[in-house]
Amino acid sequence: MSEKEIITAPIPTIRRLPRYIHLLTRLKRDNVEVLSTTRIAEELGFEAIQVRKDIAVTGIVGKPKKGYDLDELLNALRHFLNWDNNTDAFLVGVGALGKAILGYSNFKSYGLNVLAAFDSDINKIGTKYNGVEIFPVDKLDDLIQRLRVHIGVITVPASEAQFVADLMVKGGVKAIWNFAPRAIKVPSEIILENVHLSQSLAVLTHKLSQMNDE
Amino acid sequence: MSEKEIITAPIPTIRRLPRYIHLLTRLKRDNVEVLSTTRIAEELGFEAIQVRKDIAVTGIVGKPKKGYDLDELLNALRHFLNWDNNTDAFLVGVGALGKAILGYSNFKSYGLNVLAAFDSDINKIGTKYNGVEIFPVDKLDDLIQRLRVHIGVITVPASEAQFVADLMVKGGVKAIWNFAPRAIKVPSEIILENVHLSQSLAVLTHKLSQMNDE
DNA sequence: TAGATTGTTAATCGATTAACAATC
DNA sequence: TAGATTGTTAATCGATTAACAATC
Repeated sequence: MSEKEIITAPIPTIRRLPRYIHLLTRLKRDNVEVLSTTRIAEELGFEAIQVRKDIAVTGIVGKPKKGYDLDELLNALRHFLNWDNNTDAFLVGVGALGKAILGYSNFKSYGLNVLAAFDSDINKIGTKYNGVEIFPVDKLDDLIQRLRVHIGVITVPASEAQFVADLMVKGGVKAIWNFAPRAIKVPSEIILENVHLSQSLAVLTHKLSQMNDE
Repeated sequence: MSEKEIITAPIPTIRRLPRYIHLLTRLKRDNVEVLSTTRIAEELGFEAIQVRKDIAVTGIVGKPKKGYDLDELLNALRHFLNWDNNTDAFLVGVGALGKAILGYSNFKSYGLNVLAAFDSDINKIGTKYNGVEIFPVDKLDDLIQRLRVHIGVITVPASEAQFVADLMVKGGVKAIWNFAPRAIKVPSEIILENVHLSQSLAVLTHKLSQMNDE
């Protein structure tokens, strides 16, 4: 076959990559220039072989006996996640959750550029939070379309989540990052990532009850 | 061997259980009394066999041809996660993120009882947010010990996360739910669940960049 | 050179999916 | 009864871990 081979990294690997980026960013400040998977594994409590496999998905090559060039590895990791490009995003719902996300200024280094926020509360319209201006929700789909915004972040209450998602899809976003505690339905071509606190809490409470049983 | 067999559910299964609980809670309101895994799978977009396997971890039995008794299944699921018991928790860091979590009133139905919150900002001490009183952080470990609080929720900035975690461990919590964007270290007997937004964002941005490549 | 580390191929482990007898 | 559904055992799939030759 002549088509370019599609390399699909396992989702668990992709979820670990930010850990490496965080570590390398810190080590870079300490002027580390080369480091081995053994060292990375030690720092993060992983197995070296897993680190090696994870890094392999970026296609970067290291130097036997030495390890990887830190800058090169960091760039490769950030490129793999597209964190070396800024992608425009809109955030909808400037309540406590939305403010928490907007306040999370690290997003720039994660390649996310929150262009504007939206809310249905008339008192918030026209004000700014953390430098981001707040617009009325009924402008949402039109502005997504005109500014060709690719990512929509949903931080509204559960009851509004589907309504907002539909507006985002109508406007033409390619991906939705949903923080509302409600499952939403979107067409299959839209990338949907949910952050459901209950999933994480379930693991915690179940483990805790098992521990108490012993 | 005479010891009781230890049944360990897969983590992916545990993370799906809240979805079932949410669905059953909704269907209960519609007066549904019995339902099959086929139906559950349809509603959630899962495969029926997966639902059947997931439900099996609770040990509940259904009725061939009919399905499961809704109340019985709901109770079994909530019991499995220990969501039918209230576990006391302290939350530390009443910034935007902490307020978002405190505002998430669903926690009671998730078996979490946030007894008190803590902050280092002297202006917040003594005030309440969403009915939860705010105490100074230097009271944290003492109060954890005296009230035998089992869960600590960390919503402070990254730079304070390890300090707060250490205080929690000193006080004697059994589990930590960490929302700070920083890896923290705790003794191995402490249950640690991290909610790292960067993990979820990594999956989203990587998929998005792959889509753009096509 | 000797030995640490990479990169690749193989083995293992665990979760998901399939198959099917038992049941009402 | 016929057929839908459960519950269990087996097969498949995918991720992790192990093994080891190649390299500097």
